[in-house]
Amino acid sequence: MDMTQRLSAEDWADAALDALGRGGLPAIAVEPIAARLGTTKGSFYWHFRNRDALIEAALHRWEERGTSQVIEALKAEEGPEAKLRKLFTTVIAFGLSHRIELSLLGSRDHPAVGPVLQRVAERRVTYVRELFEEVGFTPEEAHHRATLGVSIYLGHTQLAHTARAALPENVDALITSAIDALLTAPTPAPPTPPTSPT
Amino acid sequence: MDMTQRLSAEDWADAALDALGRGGLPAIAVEPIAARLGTTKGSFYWHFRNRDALIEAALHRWEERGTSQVIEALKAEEGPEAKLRKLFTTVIAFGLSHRIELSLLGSRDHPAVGPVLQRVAERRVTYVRELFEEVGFTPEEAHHRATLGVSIYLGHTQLAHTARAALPENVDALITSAIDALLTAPTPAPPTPPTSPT
DNA sequence: GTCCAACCATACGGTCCCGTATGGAGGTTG
DNA sequence: CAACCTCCATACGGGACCGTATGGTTGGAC
Repeated sequence: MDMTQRLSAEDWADAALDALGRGGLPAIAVEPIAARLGTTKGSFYWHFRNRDALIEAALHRWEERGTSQVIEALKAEEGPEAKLRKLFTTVIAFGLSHRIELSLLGSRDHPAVGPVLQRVAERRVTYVRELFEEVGFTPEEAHHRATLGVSIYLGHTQLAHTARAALPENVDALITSAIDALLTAPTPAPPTPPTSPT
Repeated sequence: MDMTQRLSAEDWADAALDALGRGGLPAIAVEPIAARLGTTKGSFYWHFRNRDALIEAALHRWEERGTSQVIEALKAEEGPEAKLRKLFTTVIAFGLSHRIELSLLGSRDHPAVGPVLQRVAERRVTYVRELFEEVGFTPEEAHHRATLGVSIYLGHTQLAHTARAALPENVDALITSAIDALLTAPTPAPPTPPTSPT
């Protein structure tokens, strides 16, 4: 590491985010992180009020990384369909962010964690839904397809982390074909009433 | 509760499973559960060797409930297609089991949790895959569709627990139409080449 | 009734973590 | 150089939980 003796609040937040990825919310503990940073609690309680403040700082950092930065990175793609394909093919390849997300699921009852997970989930569905609307689907159809798409993404991530052996070899092709189906195929038995054109 | 002063190991395992649903793995703690049962640690350490033994007992109970019992309950349905529909429509309606599963995801690094999650996930994919094969799909196609189906199920559950507001109103219809697509529609761009040179 | 085994209550020491109190070390400013 | 402000090390008390030790209670065998 660095021999810089003076630390900043951001250093502590980064270390907390790192610990979150390794051991979940309980791993955001002051004394272990202090030892890992090569310092003591004295440093921490100068920069932060208490442990909860560190938790919120780490969650805030994760929320930024998981939503805004991803959506920002997609602005380079042209057209909603290209964005959708790029989104699902790249986002599946992430690693650390997923570890943190799965860890947070176990602590969703924590008052600071639940709202973050809710905002992230809603932001994802909303964004994907808007893309499907831009493609040309009705709001209801777009909402349904977005829900399915996000569900596939979340479920696949969960499977990859718990039973990678149960996944087929060519997962990328599977995801691609699923996006194809979501983008092109008309719903066989659409739950929306048939009197709605377009 | 009951005024029966004498408890059994099963009582402790049930209480541990209950605690697991409320607070995740860290909630399987001897002293709090003892207080909840109206007894003391003296009772626990008579029936169990230590806390890890209690954790394994609770996980074993959950694994049984989540796999064998569900699959057993489906033997009443006739034909693979009916079983698939029944499976996905009923399994989505569960509640406590899902709470436990999401909590366990955050503790998948625990040596006793990871293998259980892996077995459960593999058993689910394998079973659904067999059903798709019975319907008439090739082993590869069945594997792909099973992976997608289980992913949709897992992802939907995750969304329902973190951002229920982001889900459309008629979720049942959405799930039904998704199963329809998985059962009937031929894959638009099948990832398996016809000549299979890999 | 006696006795023994199953079962439980209580007390204790140990570990890990939180948060506070307090006294520095080290650079900065006048 | 002296006062000062920033940042950190150390020490302390407290709480939660684990596991052990030990004695007490209860119910059935005989």
